[in-house]
Amino acid sequence: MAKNGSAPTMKDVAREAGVALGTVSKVMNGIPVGEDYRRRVQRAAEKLGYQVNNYARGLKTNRTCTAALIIPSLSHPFFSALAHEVCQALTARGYRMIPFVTDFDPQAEQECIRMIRQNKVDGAIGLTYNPNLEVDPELPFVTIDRYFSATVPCVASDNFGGGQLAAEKLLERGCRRLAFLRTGSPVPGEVDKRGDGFEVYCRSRGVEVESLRLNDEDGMEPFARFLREHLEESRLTIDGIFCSTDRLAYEIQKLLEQMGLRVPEDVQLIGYDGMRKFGDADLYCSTIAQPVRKIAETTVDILLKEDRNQLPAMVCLPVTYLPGGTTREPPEKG
Amino acid sequence: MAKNGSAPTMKDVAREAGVALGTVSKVMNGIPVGEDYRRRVQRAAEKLGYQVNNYARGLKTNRTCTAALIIPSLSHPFFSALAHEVCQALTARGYRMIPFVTDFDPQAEQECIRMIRQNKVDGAIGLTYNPNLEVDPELPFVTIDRYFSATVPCVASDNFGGGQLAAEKLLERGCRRLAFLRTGSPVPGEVDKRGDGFEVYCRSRGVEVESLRLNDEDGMEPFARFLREHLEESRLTIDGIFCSTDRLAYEIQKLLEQMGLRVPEDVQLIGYDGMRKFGDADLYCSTIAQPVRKIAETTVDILLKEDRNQLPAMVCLPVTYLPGGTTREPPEKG
DNA sequence: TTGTAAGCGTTATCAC
DNA sequence: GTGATAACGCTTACAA
Repeated sequence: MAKNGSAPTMKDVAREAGVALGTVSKVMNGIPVGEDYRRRVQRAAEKLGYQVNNYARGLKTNRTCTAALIIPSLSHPFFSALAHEVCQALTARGYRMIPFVTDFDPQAEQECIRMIRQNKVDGAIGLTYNPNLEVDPELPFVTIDRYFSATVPCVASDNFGGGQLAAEKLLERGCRRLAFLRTGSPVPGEVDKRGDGFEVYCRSRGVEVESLRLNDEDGMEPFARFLREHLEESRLTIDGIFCSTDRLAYEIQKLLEQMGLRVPEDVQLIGYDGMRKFGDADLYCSTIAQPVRKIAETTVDILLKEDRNQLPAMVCLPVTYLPGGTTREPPEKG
Repeated sequence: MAKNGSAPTMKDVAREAGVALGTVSKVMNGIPVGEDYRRRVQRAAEKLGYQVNNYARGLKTNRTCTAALIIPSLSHPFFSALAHEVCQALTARGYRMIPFVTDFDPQAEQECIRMIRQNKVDGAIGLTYNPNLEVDPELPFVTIDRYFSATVPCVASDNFGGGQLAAEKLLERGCRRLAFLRTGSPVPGEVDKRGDGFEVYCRSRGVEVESLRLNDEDGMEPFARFLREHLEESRLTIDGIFCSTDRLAYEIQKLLEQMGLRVPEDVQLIGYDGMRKFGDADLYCSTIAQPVRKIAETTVDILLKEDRNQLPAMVCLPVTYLPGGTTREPPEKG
């Protein structure tokens, strides 16, 4: 038995198996050892219910098999989906995840960095909005959806391409006057590329496009005003809208319906993210879906890459268009 | 500076401050020490950017300030809301959270227990569906929504009371023939109390009530059949339905509308959970809302309670009714 | 191949 | 109040 109520140690296992301490360590780490010894150790470990003490191991090896995830929230759909996938990807690679939630507070984000240092994680993944976050250059760090510099790898969905795709789909479905509507963090970044791609595609086709790029703090009122201004004889002069997120598309749809306009008959709407009701039920709207799992896995792979010298500065992952009821789908896909 | 690239240790701080190692330790732990020494140590620590090594500390003290959360998923709305609140509650108390996601797999749940032992957490919170999970009796363990035994505290919303409340609200709103519909884990448990409370309330008022209690694996078809069977001359013989989750209410509403019935004009619907679209926007339906934050905080408080001798076996937290468009609300609240 | 022993960075127990 | 010193449980040279 273990010494006294507390968990058994390698010493206990060694005594039980009648081998030396080092031998037990080797067995636990898969280092070759005489078959006979291996069996003895395994039996003893099983009998005592022995588990390696990760804290002792971490202290010795300076590797903790733990990664931090800095994230604004665990309860918003996109963030929770990402946290879920990152957690799974890390688990599959023998790592644990410690989430640090920042609640969108730049100061909290910086504080996380401090806590992370104390927690001796092997790396960190950041979904942050602090434009001048200072991270320890020693710590492997990968960002999602936020480009810092060439030295910090960033993984994101192909926002620019997604914007183009949205424009393409709206035009295919008969729209002639388009608009891009944006909310989100005031920090200029990946989200804006969605609009850029959208506008570029429209212009290249000679299609009129307007943009209204706001921040979360501006609320919905400016959008309502924008829509009212485009109302002529109770018809909207715009017939296709691309919103920077599904959330915004949802709110815009409500606004439109309040104004007596029908979606998708009068106006077609495409969002971005690919969020689903209850996490896995229906889409909220037609959307450009982010490859959340792929983003998580790519991020984790980069984070855990052995050779930290040639890391990619930026990885863009392909998005897909998903019809969700706010666009008029052609009978035959074209 | 620290020795050589790697992080500074207490030794470095002691040398820098010109004090003994033990003194640094005391300062870092808030143990009284001469004011002059304290300042010297603090300055040295700041200068070197020193951070306590949690692994060394954990090894020594056997306390890790870490708790595990065993949860089926991080991406389903209810679970992610809970994970979010548990994380926040732990953080506020100086703890970190390590999530272990089980994907509803009983075997994975058992595997988590093993990993948790290895990770030397100070306690664990379980949202599990393995009816015979074996947890280390040494490990402080609290369950959410799942009663094991008197020795394992369980925190849940007042499911029975919530069922009664749902019945009360439907009757107040003019319903005369009610039904309770259930999906979820096949393990009988807290969820069933929702229906029990509902039925008890109805019976005590002499109101007719039917129940259809199924599991997730049964799918939606039995519910569709149930509804069709209650159709008489294209009117439903039931005018109020309580669903065991918001998710089910959402699906039932779709079914009803496919059948040409209007919600809430023809049938009123109440769900359970209080989930919101996009995590914080509109409700999906009228609902009995769980006090998610309160559940998380209560759970964490019990988990971290010093005196582990008189723990409550079961804590039920009060729920609230929230109108969400699937009930006919009276002009004046009454 | 196996056993031995020196730390990893802390905390805690003592003499001072 | 302060400062050596011995653990904590493990890994890893290195000696056997």
